[in-house]
Formats: sequence, structure tokens, C-alpha cells
Amino acid sequence: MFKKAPQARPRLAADVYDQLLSAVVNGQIKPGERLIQEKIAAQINISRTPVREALLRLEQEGVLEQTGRRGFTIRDITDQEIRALYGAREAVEGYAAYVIATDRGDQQLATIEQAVLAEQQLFERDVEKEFTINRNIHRTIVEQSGNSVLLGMFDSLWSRGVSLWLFSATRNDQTPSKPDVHSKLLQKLKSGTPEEAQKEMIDHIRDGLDMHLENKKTHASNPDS
Amino acid sequence: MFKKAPQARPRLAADVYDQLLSAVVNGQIKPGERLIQEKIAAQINISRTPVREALLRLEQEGVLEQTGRRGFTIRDITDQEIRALYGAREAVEGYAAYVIATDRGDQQLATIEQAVLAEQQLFERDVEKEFTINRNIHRTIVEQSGNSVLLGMFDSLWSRGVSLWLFSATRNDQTPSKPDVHSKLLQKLKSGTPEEAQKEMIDHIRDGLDMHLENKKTHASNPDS
DNA sequence: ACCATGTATCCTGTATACAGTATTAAGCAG
DNA sequence: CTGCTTAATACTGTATACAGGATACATGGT
Repeated sequence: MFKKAPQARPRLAADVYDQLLSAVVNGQIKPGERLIQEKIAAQINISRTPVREALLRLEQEGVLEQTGRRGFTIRDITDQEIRALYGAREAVEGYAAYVIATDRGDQQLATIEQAVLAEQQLFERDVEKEFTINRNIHRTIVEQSGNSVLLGMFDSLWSRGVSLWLFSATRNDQTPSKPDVHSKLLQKLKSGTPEEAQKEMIDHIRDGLDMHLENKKTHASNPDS
Repeated sequence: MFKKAPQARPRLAADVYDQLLSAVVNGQIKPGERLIQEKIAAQINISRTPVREALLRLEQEGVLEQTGRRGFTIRDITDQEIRALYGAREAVEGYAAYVIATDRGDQQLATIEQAVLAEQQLFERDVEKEFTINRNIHRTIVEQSGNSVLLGMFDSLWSRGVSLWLFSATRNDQTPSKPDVHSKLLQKLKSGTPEEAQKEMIDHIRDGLDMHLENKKTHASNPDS
């Protein structure tokens, strides 16, 4: 009669995880700051156990790191690691583009197109929205490649870089031809060779890296808004 | 005078993690079997806490899954997921090949060559050794691409498939031209275009998938040794 | 003022205790 | 014997308690 409850009963640890992650995204926890299990637990009035679980998970995902017995801190990411993250994105997203340009399913292409169109319908300047939409375009492409493992990697990569991507977006004062870029990418997916599609994606990501490093350098000595 | 202790004080949870993982690899825990925190804890005479930590980590890595309140079990992997895993390998390792064939550092190529040579010096038939050597060849290639994030993904993928790869190797009664295959791959890394190197890697992995599925089908109704 | 040594505290890792729900087993009606 | 209702058990998730080692602070000697 009624479907049986789809399990997934609420897990306190999951809440903590979300809260912490979004705190990192919003910059409420700047890098270097110490995260103490007891204090976090006290702040949200729960025990240390679920807090600990969330912290460990974030550590394993590369967002936090543990420094001896001084607690967890946000990993401050070196330039080398930034490059590595972008490189990994090239691998994952480039391959996804390759696969899509090989299969060419109508449904898949339509779904991607929709994500791309959303970007063009955004006129106001809202950094966070831009970020979300951009991320969604890339994620949709990976998703539509039909490989769930790849999608998991994508999510892992992006959550690992949360503080980074947003930072980059924030600083990127003018994004002139961005919609065009994604349209071009879509075009390659639709009618280019798989190799072309992959290359287009890789180049696009590499541009992002350049812009990222550029912004970082510019604002390096002027970290406040 | 004395070197300072390299921190990393022993973590009980890490032990449990290793034990469980290798138990999966050795097939001591076949898929479907239930893993109960209390029982495991009792068996190695520790409390549930570190056991739980290890289990959660293995779950996040995709080795285990949680089924309601009936404990953890080894994920039985569907054919679709096998394909997804191999696809992800194509993305990661193919990209690594591309990068290496672009940079062409002497040191890197030499390191890879060494790994390949190790395979040709193995004459006896030792399934586990073959597996280790093969894995090492692929891992070295990713490692030498110089991208630590990519390497992390590689490790994650392979540990996720541990039970699979070994299964496949076990069943693969004759591996005739395998050394040749890797030599050819090395050749492309040394002197092919990046695209060629990538393609060679992808084809190689795809062959592995075909073989895997073939073996699986053959032995499907005869699961015991 | 500076360095060394001892002491207090902080913080984690592990163990144990408690609460609650899914799953299984038991009992009973048809 | 089959199907339903109710009780028992089996697990997990969360909370609390304990132990030990690192870090930070204070005290005293030079």
C-alpha cells in the first residue's frame, strides 16, 4: 500500500558535516583556524562523537588536515595543489566530454543544453549564483556521461576546492565572454569529434586555472574585501 | 642529534582498516556477508569505536555499504559499476599518459621503464605477484605524471575494486602477451604523440574490461575455486 | 632578559553506557 | 500450515567517561 520508508534516517553527523562544509565555503572558518571537537560539539549542543565523525570525513576528503594533537585545521592549499586539482578536473571532465561526444544521446545533450541556457538567463551580478550555475554545467556534463564513479570523483574534487573556486569567482571582477565559452563547448559536444570535445573542455579548464592564479596574485597582498 | 619522532602515533582504527581491507582482498569476507561492529570489536579485543571508524571509512570509499540496521556488507558490484570503474580508470590513467607523453622527463620515463621491466623478469606463475606488478606499472605512470590528486584518485579506484581486480587476475588462466602490451604502452609514452599515448592506455584498459567480463561470464556458475 | 625544567591544561583516541528502531522470532487466529 | 500481531533481540547512533601524550604556561636559575 504505502511504500516503506526509504531508510535514510537522519544522522546527526551528516548535519555537522554540512554545517562545517558550508562554513568553510562562506569563509566563516578561514584557513589555519583550529577546529576543536569539544567546542564544536558544545556550540551545537551535541556530543563529540558525531562531530568527530564529520571531521574525519572532511579530513579524508582533503578539506581538513590534522596537525598532531592540536586539532583539525583547514588545509591551506599550495599553488602546486591548485594545479593538481585543476589537472584532475581536466582528466575527469575532459574524459566526460569525450564520452558524450562519442555517444551523442539526444536526451543527454538536451539536458546539458538546458544547464548552459540557465547561465545566459542570469543578468544580475550574483557571484554565488554564477558559481552555482557554472558548477552545475560542468557537473551535468559529467553526470550525462553516465558514469557514476566519475561523478563521485567530480563531487569530491569540487568539494575539496570549495573555498578555492568561490574565492576565484569572487575575485573575478568581470566575466565577459563566459556564456560564449560554454556555448562553444556545447557545440563541440554536439558536433565535434570526441578529441575536439575533450580538448575544448581541457582548454576551458586550463583558462580557469590561469584566471585563478592571476586573481590570486593580484589580490595576494590585499586579502580583505 | 636524535631525529624527532615522525609523529603519526599509532591509530587503532588504522589497523582495523587495514585488516578489513586485506580480508576483503583475500576473499575471507565474501560479498553479502554481514559485518557487525560488536563482533569485529570482540574478535580483536578492542572497543567498537575504532571499528566503527574503519567501517565508515570503507563505506565512504565504496568498498562497503550500509543496509539499514543490519550492519555493513561488502558491496556486490554490478556489471554497470564495473564498467564505470574501468571508465574512471580510463579517465585517470589515460590523462596521466597524456601528461607524461607531453612532458617527457627522462627521470619519469626511466622510473616507469623500471616498473615495466619488473614484469618481464617474472617467470613463475604467481597470481598475486602478477597483480601487484601490474598494479605497480599503472600506479607508477600516474605517479610520474606528478599530480598527487590524480594519484589519490587512482588509489581510491583500485582499492574500491580490490576484490574485483584480483578476482579477474585469478581467473585469467593465461596471460599470453601481457609484457608486450606494457612495452608497447611504454613506447608510446616515450615517442608517441600525447594523443596516441592516451589512446594506447585507454585501449589497454578497455581490453582489461573485456577480459574481465569474459572471465566473469565463464566462471559465473562456478563461483568456488 | 633568556633558557631550562617542571607543572598544568588541552585535546585527542579509546572505552563504556544508554536509547531507540529495524529485524527477527514467537504466539495465535484463521 | 499460513498470515497477522506482539514480544524479544540485535544493531546502530549518540552520549559520557577515562587515559595518555602533547602543548603551553609558569617558575627559577644563570
